[in-house]
Amino acid sequence: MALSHAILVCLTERPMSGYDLAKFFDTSIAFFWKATHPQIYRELKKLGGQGYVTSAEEVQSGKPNRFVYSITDAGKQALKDWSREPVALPLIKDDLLVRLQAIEYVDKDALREQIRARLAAHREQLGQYHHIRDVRFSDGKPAPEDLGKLMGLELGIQYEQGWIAWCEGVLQRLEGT
Amino acid sequence: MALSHAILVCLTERPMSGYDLAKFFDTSIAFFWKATHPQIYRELKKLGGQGYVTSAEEVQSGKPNRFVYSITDAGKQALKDWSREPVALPLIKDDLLVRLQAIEYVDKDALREQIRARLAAHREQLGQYHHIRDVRFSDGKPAPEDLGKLMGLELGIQYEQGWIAWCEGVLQRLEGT
DNA sequence: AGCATATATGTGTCAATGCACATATGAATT
DNA sequence: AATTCATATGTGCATTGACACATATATGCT
Repeated sequence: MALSHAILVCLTERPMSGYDLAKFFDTSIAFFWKATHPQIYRELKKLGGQGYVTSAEEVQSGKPNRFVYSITDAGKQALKDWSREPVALPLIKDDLLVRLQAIEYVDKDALREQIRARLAAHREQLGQYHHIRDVRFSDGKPAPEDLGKLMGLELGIQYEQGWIAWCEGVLQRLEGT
Repeated sequence: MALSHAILVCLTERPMSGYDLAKFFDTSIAFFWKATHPQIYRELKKLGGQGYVTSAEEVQSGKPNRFVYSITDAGKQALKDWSREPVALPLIKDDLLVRLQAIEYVDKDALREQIRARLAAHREQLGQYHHIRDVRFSDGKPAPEDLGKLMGLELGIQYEQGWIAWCEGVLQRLEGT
């Protein structure tokens, strides 16, 4: 169970509603985890039951009321306990690479198109990372609490650059085959 | 549903039993997908029901009999159909990166230790990839049916090298914090 | 004699995930 | 006037995945 911890991590940044969290998971720092809103709402209730978060109803006019969740001291302790558990190696799990293994059995035109689309997606993602880095970490020395976020961002940048280079090479070698 | 396709891809290489497939998924080319043996056995039965694989019982003395599965023409067609479907962007989904986001709330000694362990794991994996490349693709020009496997391998090598460099940089910056 | 290991195939179960659907409101667009 | 969009929260269901447990046999180790 790691979604619960990912949510707790998000809530260390600031209190958020389920709706906020869903957007946060969609766009922001959480490139390395994803969740749909039903998952998040369910998980928030579970976390509330465990005492790791508290919720406060925020009355709004015009829009439906929000339930804003904050991490509790018990939640922070749970994060620290979790942080001592060993982490698993993430695996790649990519349809594209599976298809490449059976290159003689797939539709090569479709494959080339998929790689081109993938390349575009990685370039787009890289652009987003660069943008975040520029607006958030433009000055040389990040605050200590931001260091981890910067390093995560740097991993993302390197990761996308690696994929981009690989896609370009693959496309060249697939030309005319 | 992609495990079924990953299995079909494996069976294009050679007919295999469930046991073989489980080992294949554990060690060999399938770095980018994983499956446990109960999953594989169940999936094989489903694939048999769909007519995508056929099984032949192989009588063995001493050991239990094996059921060796082969991909059928219908299975090859299913692979081709699947290869035309768009692929999703894989996401990273890494506990370690989640923890980095909340660096002020985690146990830093544990984190450093986890990164060191991760670094060792990536080096180990890189060694395996290099080994496979050397024994299987030592001569310059791979056969057309192996080109995809080589490119997958190259992605794996680049991927591991990227992680290794990142881990080393992170460990340096985390020293003394 | 007992135990671990490798081969080989399964069942049963629960957690995690994903996706469609459901509901409510106000603002902006067509 | 009708539709779409953004805000906001949920339920229900099917699939996927992970993991413990179950069974059977032969070999090799202690």
